[in-house]
Amino acid sequence: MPAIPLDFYRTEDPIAIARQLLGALLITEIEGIRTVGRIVETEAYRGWGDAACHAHAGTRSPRTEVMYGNGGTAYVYLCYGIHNLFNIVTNGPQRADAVLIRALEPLNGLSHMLARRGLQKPEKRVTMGPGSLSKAMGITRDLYGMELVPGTVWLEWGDEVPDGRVKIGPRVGVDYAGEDAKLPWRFWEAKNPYVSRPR
DNA sequence: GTTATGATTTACT
DNA sequence: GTAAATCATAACG
Repeated sequence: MPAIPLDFYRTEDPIAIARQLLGALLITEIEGIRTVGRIVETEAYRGWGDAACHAHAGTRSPRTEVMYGNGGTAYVYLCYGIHNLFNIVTNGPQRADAVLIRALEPLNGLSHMLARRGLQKPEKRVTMGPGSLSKAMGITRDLYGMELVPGTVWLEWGDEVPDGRVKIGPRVGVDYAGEDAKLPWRFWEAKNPYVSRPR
């Protein structure tokens, strides 16, 4: 499978990118361990006009700085003091957009994922949810700002998800964003058991 | 320097 | 169903 070129992440519409990333493969090679997962759930965040985005309305800080850079880099953020959330920065330097990877279907290296999660048997929850999948893939804040090219963390094209199997709905966990919380910027593959449950 | 809070998960009532 | 865990970040003094 070919790696996704950096130019792909630099197009204007993060929502379109979130849709197209469904079915793509996320690959990490960390501490000599290679794991591969198929993306089955994403959310789009937009720097401008989206109150749910950390970098909305031009809010700039050391944490969100990477979103103001060029697309194709990793934005990893520690949430609730426990969970590493993995995002892909999109668009050019003018727009602080990102796509959050919310769920994966394990393909390769499942035994390593289980070990990282402290599980004995394959269970759906290994990669269910943004915090869990990051732990299973070995994603930490060390990846912050990394280019998504073959080496440590990158993406490749996988089986495309036809429109009939793509579900669209409001994002999760962003109630504080008021009206913007209702924007239908969450995409997932229908009937995939690894998609996280809505609250 | 201090303090409030969250792109969540998990366990418990 | 509700709440605790747990710490980097951001806003404030």
